[in-house]
Amino acid sequence: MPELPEVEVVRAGVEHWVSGRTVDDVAVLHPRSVRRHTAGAGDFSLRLKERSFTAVRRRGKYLWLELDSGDAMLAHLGMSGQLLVQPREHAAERHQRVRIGLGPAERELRFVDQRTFGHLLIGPLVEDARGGSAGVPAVIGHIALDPLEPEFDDDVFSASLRRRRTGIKRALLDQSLISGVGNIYADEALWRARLHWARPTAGLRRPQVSDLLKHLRDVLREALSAGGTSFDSLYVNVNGESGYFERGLKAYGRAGRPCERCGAAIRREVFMNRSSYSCPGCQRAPRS
DNA sequence: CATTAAACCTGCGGGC
DNA sequence: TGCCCGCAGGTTTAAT
Repeated sequence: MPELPEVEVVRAGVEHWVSGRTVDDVAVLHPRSVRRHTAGAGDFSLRLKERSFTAVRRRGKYLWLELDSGDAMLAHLGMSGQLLVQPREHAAERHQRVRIGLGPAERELRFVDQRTFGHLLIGPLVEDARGGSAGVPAVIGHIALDPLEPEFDDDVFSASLRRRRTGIKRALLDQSLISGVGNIYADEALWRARLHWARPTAGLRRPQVSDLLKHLRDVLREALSAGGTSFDSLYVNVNGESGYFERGLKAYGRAGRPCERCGAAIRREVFMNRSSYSCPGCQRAPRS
């Protein structure tokens, strides 16, 4: 569900509530939510207990809470994950999976996840092989820099992109090439750049890649300013509030409605077992 | 190595 | 009313 803007909204909210707090209670209510913490739920809890949160960082769609132990709690929201900060006495959400008490405040951090594609794990921070100044969780070493990180290098990205023998949307969704982009913002950036999702990456010119990156950064920042995109109650910030960028979408979810640029009806096509929305008038399909 | 399809889950809305 | 189908913001794993 959540892509870079939504995860950044969550990160900022989590940072506000957990910084300087000490964990006084942990409850893992569903083992699947910590399945990637290979040492098990008991070890997960043990590594959090009595530890304090020192910072909250993000790369792409991953966020992590640094601990004073040198470890970090990594979180990925998957398709339906939420991190909520609630008063301890607040009723349990239907799909509550993990609960973390924040001492001495009378609040707790809750991981709620309907589809359980998301996960939490505790692991060590290591030097960032991709050039960032801060440490990153060892298990996300395969995740590329995201386009809003200052170290993201447009030239390196352009060269990597053109070495690929695939289509542009598949490449944008590949988190080892560029991170943070999902189905919504890939379609929105491609609409803005007037590129069809199947356009071969190998044939793109450097200026086209630059233009695409500009539009991608624009749409990500605009969505962030609007609090993210919420189609329903599945994406909310830590206070349970929806974002309102849905009104800013030009292609995603607009099948049959007129393109705001040329008036042609936006089309929906199934690609990679998911929907792709584009304008037949201004995003021409490649030959073959 | 690069690339792509399948699997992992729950819930909702539409058609019959 | 109930059942079946398709669909949903994603990633990992396995197969080609």
